[in-house]
Amino acid sequence: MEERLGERAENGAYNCGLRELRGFDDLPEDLRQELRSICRLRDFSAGQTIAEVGSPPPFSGVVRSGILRMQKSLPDGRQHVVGLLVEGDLFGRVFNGDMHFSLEAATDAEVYTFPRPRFEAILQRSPQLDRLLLLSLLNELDRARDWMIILANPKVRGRLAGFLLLLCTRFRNVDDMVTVANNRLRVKIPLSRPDIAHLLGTRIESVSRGFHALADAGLIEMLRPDLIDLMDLEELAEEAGEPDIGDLAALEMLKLSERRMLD
Amino acid sequence: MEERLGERAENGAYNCGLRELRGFDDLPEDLRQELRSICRLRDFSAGQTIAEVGSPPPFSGVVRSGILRMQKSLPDGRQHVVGLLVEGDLFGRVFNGDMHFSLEAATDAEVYTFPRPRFEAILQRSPQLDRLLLLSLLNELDRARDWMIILANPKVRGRLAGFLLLLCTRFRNVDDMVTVANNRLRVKIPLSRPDIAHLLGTRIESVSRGFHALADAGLIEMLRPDLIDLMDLEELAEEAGEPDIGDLAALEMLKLSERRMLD
DNA sequence: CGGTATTTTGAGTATCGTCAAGGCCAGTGG
DNA sequence: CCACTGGCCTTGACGATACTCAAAATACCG
Repeated sequence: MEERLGERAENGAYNCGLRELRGFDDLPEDLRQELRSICRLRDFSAGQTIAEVGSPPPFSGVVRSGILRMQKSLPDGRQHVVGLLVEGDLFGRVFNGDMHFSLEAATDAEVYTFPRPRFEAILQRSPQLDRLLLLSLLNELDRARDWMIILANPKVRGRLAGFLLLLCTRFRNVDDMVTVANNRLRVKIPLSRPDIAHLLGTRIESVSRGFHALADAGLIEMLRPDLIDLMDLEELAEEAGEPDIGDLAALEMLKLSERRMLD
Repeated sequence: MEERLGERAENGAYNCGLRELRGFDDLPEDLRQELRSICRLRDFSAGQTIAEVGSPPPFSGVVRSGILRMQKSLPDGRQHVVGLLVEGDLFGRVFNGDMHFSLEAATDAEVYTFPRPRFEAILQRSPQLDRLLLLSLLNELDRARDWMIILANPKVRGRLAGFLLLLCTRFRNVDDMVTVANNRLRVKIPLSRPDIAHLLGTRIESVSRGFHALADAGLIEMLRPDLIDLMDLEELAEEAGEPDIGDLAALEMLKLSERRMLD
């Protein structure tokens, strides 16, 4: 029996097809059923705020499509991006926490939401869900540390290179973020220049100059400000001081496999 | 019946007093008993390696005293600090993960260790322990994001200011790291200059200059290279672009409460 | 087509990285 | 007790890089 995903139900909410989400398909059927019963699929349009700092968020959630920005608002009113959430990512502090960060849609996005009390109730008695959450957190922690490594690069060009490589490795199979065209990796950057600048601890002008410097050096090619072809992964990794050689190999594989498909 | 903590047992291992550890005292007695039975207290001296990258660590653990450095080794052989573990912190990737980072003792340290297979077996059937781990991860994730914010500060002085404030707020009640003397906060920095430099994405010379610049501006006072008095929290927070005003207030409270105690 | 927001470029200044030298401290051995 | 040594931190000078402010170019939208 095929379930229909994301279809609007009579009450104005959506039915949820959790099966498609990474990890959730390992959960036992009765648990999925229960989650589905409290789940709502909500649409957010780019720029819309999903959860605010301080106020404990009314729901936990899973991203179905699109990209979400986690950000901290600084006293001067600016926003500081501290992470991205993509398809399959869990969010929403469970238990005794307020959000430390606000959540905004970077692109149009669909999000499965679960009312927090009910979600936590299920969590209380479901080790499997708990485990899923735990693995998700482990994953996010690794990503946060990867960001740290990148941010600690003293030169802006190096941070940009690391940023691009991170986008490719961590968000490889997300939406249309990374594609392959005639043996090149093409990245669609889901952040504006100010966001990139804040994230990498620099200014928009330096971001611009840095990208163009990488382009002049032949490491990348800028089709649009937010659409970049990666021409030389080796050199980029070098520039980034990238410690993780394994991921690089994975990217090469990706290119090759795609090329064979096009042949 | 008082249990004796950290006492060497006949077999050369240590008995473990898990009760004293944050979080563990909420676990049911039988679980604590079981954990105690597989636990070993191990001593590490400053600089000693506790776990290597790649090789899945043979144990999970909890820090009892001292400070541990999480670090990633870069291809050029240098080490890059990505986090600190202090009293009560859990570590050791459970389930399907190799360590992505190596672990070293920054100071002499005592660590409760649990053989991984047995620890995971307990975890499998203990929602409470699972929950504890989950909360610990949530906590670490927040810390990692705080590091990100600090690292994203464009100026070295700002990063140093944020670094000092972070040490005070997150590691407040750890060992002798933060003390209060005649209405000043005094921080003992558990990292060498090279470590600080790597962590903050700069060089040792800039760290030195940055600290001294802060000192000249009257925001701090350097008693020793690794022992610093914080003279003006407001200004430091300003310099750091610190978004978290709440923590600052908490620090002021700490100062005041201590002063009242001295009166 | 005009108007706005975003991105890029340019010029000048501050900051930082780099290399080299000097100072401080602890431990060693005379 | 003192000179010597080595490790770490600091200081200085200089070139590279990045930040700031301002203006121009480009993309975006009605």
